[in-house]
Amino acid sequence: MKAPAGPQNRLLSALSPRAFANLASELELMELPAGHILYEPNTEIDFVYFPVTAVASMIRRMADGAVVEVGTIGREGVVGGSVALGAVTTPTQCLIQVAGDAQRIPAAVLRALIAEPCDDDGSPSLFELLLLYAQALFEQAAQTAACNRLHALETRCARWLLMIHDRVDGDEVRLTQEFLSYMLGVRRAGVTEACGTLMRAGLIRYHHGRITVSDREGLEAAACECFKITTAAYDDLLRQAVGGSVGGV
Amino acid sequence: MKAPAGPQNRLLSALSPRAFANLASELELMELPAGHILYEPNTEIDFVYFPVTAVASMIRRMADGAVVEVGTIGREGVVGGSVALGAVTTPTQCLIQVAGDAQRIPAAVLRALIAEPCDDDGSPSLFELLLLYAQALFEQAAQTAACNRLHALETRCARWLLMIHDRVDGDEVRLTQEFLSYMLGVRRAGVTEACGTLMRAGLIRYHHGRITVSDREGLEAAACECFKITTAAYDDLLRQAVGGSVGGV
DNA sequence: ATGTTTCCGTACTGCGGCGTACACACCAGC
DNA sequence: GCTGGTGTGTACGCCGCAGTACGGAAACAT
Repeated sequence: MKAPAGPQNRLLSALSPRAFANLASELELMELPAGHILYEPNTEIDFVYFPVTAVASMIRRMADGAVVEVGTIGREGVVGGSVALGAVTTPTQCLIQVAGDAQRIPAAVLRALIAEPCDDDGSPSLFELLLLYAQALFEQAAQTAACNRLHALETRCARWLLMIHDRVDGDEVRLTQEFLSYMLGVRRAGVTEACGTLMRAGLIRYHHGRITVSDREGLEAAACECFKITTAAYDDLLRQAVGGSVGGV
Repeated sequence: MKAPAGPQNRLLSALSPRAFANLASELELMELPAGHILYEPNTEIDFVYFPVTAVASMIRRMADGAVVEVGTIGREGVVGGSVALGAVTTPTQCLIQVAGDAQRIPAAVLRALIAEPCDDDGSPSLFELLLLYAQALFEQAAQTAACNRLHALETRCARWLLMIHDRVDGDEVRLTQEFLSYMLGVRRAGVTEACGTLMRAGLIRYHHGRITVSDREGLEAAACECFKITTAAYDDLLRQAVGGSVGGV
């Protein structure tokens, strides 16, 4: 038995074929539209999502309505994996920022699956992967905390575009500057200025809700160190589990 | 058998007497001086610390040397608990911000202990507690990310003082404004202004490296919502595990 | 007592991002 | 075609904090 061909969530790909087969019948492939809300803050986590082509955001909404993203999750991770830690709710709101596919599983089913003893065959168990990714998400949030305090808008903007670029196929992504301004927690006008600079430098192009990365290396140079740090932290963690076979972001 | 009298780490207190006894012989009580570095970034986590009267900080150090705190850990938590998630290193530096006692255990010993099957007697296992606290730390980092982006220095300063106040005995704590400025990721002069306002409002007093909370309620009113959110998130998580017997922060 | 170090108050310029506002450009629908 | 909605460019005053600098006061050492 073999994992299905084509694009796949990277955590699921890291499972042994048997562990994946054990899970597969419970997974439901969903198409998720942009803006779709996966969890409202402080409500029960009912489903756990393994993005494939979709990209999700974890955001914090303040009392005054202001919003900031605290984590980005694509096919390298899992949304709602904190159920593996024993959480049933979270103050963090999750929504889809780039439309696409994801595989989902009821939280209760997942809880039962990870409680089962696993037949160790060298591949990491689902539970182990969920725990490692929880740590990766912490590192991402921690880096974002520092980045939000210390780095300028333009470099954060570049970092964010790179994070999305790593999680989608191709160089173009549907994304308005206004949406970006919510994620970064700044004014829309501020994003226009920052993106304008990046565009004049030839690093990106955009056109009515579509942003294209045209110079990936240049964009990496324009981004703050936080991009590389979180990417490296993820790679380091997952390498421990699978001996490097996951790779990339 | 009974947990030792007097002050104790709250996670350890939440263990069943038997589980604690199983652990106790491996715990070493340490006195940790202010400024002591527990882990350098990206080096192996050799010991795991359960603070009792000490308070630790998780900080990020940027390439240019700038520093920000991303998490505060006192007797309600554990430093290095990410070993339970399978991490062996972390880009986060940890240091002691308020001198005091902590119980420590070699990481390898802890790893072995949590791998053992636990005799379930209603109390949460050590492993369960470590996972839940990992989630609490994530929530703290996520809230800090949002707070750093959206809230003014004075309210963040008040929040930080409250977090410390919850983790120490008494109302006075040894703390210079310069140290506070590192934690908040701002200028020292900025902290002087913010603290000056809080002092003139009668909420705190300070005197050469000693800050005293003189109006706890007033300080809560002056702090941003983030304080209550992280406190509530911790309480919610731990309540799941122990039915509310942990309480407080 | 005296010097030294640590810690705190304050002042000044400069800039990044805020809040707001308005106009233009592209797109979809009728 | 025209119209309305959505997305983008730009401008202006304002403010919080950066960067820096210097003086003074409390604590400590000798």
